[in-house]
Amino acid sequence: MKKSEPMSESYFYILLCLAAGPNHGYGIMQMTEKLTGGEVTIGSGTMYGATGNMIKKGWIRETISTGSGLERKRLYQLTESGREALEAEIARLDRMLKNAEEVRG
Amino acid sequence: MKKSEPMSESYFYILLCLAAGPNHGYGIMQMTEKLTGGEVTIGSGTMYGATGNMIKKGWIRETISTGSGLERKRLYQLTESGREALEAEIARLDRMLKNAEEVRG
DNA sequence: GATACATATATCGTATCACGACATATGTCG
DNA sequence: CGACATATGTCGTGATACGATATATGTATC
Repeated sequence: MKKSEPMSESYFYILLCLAAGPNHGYGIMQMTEKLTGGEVTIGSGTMYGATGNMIKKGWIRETISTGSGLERKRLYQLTESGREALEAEIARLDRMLKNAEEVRG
Repeated sequence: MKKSEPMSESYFYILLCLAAGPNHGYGIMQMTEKLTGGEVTIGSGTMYGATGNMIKKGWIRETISTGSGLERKRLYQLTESGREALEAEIARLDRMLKNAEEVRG
C-alpha cells in the first residue's frame, strides 16, 4: 500500500458528495455549500478541473445523461478506486486529529 | 472571523510539534517522523521554507539559541496567532470528518 | 416576448508553493 | 581519520487549485 498523498479540501468534498450517489458538477457545488453551511465553496474552475483530473486518476467515471432537458448535464459516479481514495483521506484526517490530541493532551 | 484557508500536512505538523514546546527545525522533522510512525516526513526544503513563511505570517517566532555547541541552532516557538491557526486547522479537519460521517451514515 | 434568475458547463491564466535534490558545516564515536 | 548524526540552508520546478470570465438553456413573472 503506497503512501497516500494528501488531497485538497475541494477534492475531498467532491468525492464525499459522490459517495452519497451519482451527481453532476453543479449539484456537487450546491451540495458542498449546503453540507458545510457555506464554509466551503467550490468554484466551477475548481470543479471542472477536478473532474478531469479525477477521471484520469480513475476515481470517478462519467455516465451518460439519459434524461431530457439540459443535454449538457454530465453525471459523475465514484469508482471503487475513488472510494478507496476517500477512505484513505479520511484515515489521514483521522490520524492528524489523533496526533493532535496526543500532543496537546 | 475570516474564513481560515487550509494548510498543508507539513505545516500542520510543524505547528503541532511547536505546540508541545519550542523546538528547532531538525527536531521538528524528527518529532513528526516519530509522531506519525514514519507516515509523514518533512524534508529540509519544506522545513526551512515553511519557517520563513510562518514567521512572515506571525505564526512562529525565532528565539535566540543560548546554549553552547552548534551555534547555528535556531529555536522556534509558537505565537498566539500560530496557536489560533492550529486550532482553526484542527476545527477544519474536525468539520471534514463530521461531514464525512454525516454523508456516509 | 421580455426580463431576470437559476441551472449547468467550460476555459484560461497565473500566482503560489510545497517539495525533492543538493550543498554545507559541526559534533561524536570507534 | 572515516562514518554518521546533527543542523541549516537554497534552488528549481512542476503541479495545481482557484478566480474570473463566458456561454447556453430552463423557468417564472409580468
